[in-house]
Amino acid sequence: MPNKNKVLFIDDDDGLQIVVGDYLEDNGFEVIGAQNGEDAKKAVKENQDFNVILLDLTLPDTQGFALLPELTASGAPVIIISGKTDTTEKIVGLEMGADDYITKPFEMRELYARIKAVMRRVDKPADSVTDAPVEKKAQKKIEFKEFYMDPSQYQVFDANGESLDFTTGEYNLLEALASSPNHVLTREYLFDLTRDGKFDVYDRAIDIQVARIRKKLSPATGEKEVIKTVRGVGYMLSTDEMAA
Amino acid sequence: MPNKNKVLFIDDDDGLQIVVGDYLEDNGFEVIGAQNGEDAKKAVKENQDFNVILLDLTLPDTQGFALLPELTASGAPVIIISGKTDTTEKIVGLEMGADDYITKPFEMRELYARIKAVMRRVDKPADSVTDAPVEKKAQKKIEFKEFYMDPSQYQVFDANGESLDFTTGEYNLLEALASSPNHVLTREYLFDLTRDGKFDVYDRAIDIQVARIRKKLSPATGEKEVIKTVRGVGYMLSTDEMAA
DNA sequence: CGCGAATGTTTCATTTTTGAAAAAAAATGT
DNA sequence: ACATTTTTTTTCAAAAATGAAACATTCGCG
Repeated sequence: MPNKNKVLFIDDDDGLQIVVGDYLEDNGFEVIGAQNGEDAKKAVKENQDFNVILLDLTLPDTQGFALLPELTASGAPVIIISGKTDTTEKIVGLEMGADDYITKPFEMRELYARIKAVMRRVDKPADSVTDAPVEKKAQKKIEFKEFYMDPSQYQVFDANGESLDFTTGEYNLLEALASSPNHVLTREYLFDLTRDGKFDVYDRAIDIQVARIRKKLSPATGEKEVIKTVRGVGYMLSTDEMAA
Repeated sequence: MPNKNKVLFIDDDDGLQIVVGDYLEDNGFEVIGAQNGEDAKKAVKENQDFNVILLDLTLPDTQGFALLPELTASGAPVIIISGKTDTTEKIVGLEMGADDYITKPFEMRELYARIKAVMRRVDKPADSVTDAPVEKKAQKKIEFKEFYMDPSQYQVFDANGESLDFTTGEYNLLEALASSPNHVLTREYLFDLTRDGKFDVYDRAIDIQVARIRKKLSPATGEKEVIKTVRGVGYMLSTDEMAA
């Protein structure tokens, strides 16, 4: 191996810069740090040959996302680091071309593993038979509880990977709910998200659809409703996790 | 009205550019068109005062979403135009800061209506009920004593993170009290804040609701009432902290 | 065009939430 | 301590919101 692998680490947190930087350097990487968008852009421009780019988008809200197009354009795989568990952010990130996604706080070992993984993926784009299992690019799957949803199939699966036979409409509604777990969403909001036309306050269509979804989920969840109703407001997909 | 309202229309389809452009101009807008991401960026940069930005996600160069951060940063509301009925896309778009979403094909009248709607919303941010495709912005959690209230869940939690099973009405009232801790609030004020209609001096509804709230808080607080009664005036949520 | 699946509507039952009334308790002033 | 006023408590019924079932309609596809 002639040269060390080069990592661009974009994060404005000094502490993390040091911790992550040291760790990666100890493990044979050359680490270039950037504390803000400008530095990051400059770095990619001057230095085209990064093997991996780590992008923390915790801070200036959507600012981090704006960098993504330029970063991916450099050809290097991008791993997003985020503070939120938010599913949407993950999807957006992957949708915009990031290669993987890791949530803070994370173990150094895990970060290392992911860096290795994306690099491996880039090295041999057309995977042939290898001894190492070939990881796929991170999926835009949505998960909650023991279920996961596959947008490409418009389908929901239980812990055993069994399809729950959702209709497209049911899928869409559940996805809307799952995209903001532990948030009460009004019927109107759900309506707007999942169908056209104007919402009428007395419209029970959402209720019915929720009932149908509950029925399909119930074999797996038993008594506890994953979708809680909040009287006078709307519905909420609950993961029973403590809010931070 | 001194100046026309300015619209930035980002779409690579020539046909649409003409149709939409003409229609909006006929209806009193000044329309600036952009056919790709670069032009769009340039337009917002040079021209900060758009009233609305229309973004078609199916662009040639940039991933449409990638533009979103920069567009919203300009302060103008963004309406996403998309060909797909895809719910995911809607969710992601709104979550990333777009203000509304419209699916192709659409009626000109509808587009017009939505433009009007988002402009209205920008003018008076307080307007919530009328038309609201956008989920309410993340509200801040309220804390007092060992409790915390999560507006997105309409729920109160104790120190252990256990839900106290508040009803929406109870939540609202407690929120009203908690938003002005150590201030006595009159029943009338609380009434106005938490429900519609006119307050009647002999109305004991607030009292009863307060009682219910106290009961739910009492397991955690014991004897000491968090909500203090101020005879002849109203109620006060006390944090026992010295006033500044 | 017709069939079946998917979804919306309507209606009625059930649950939850809330306010009213009455009575007890607490505070206030004399 | 007593009378008066205000607040609390309790019970209970009304109202509001939701769930469920049955039925109607729409949609997609062969």
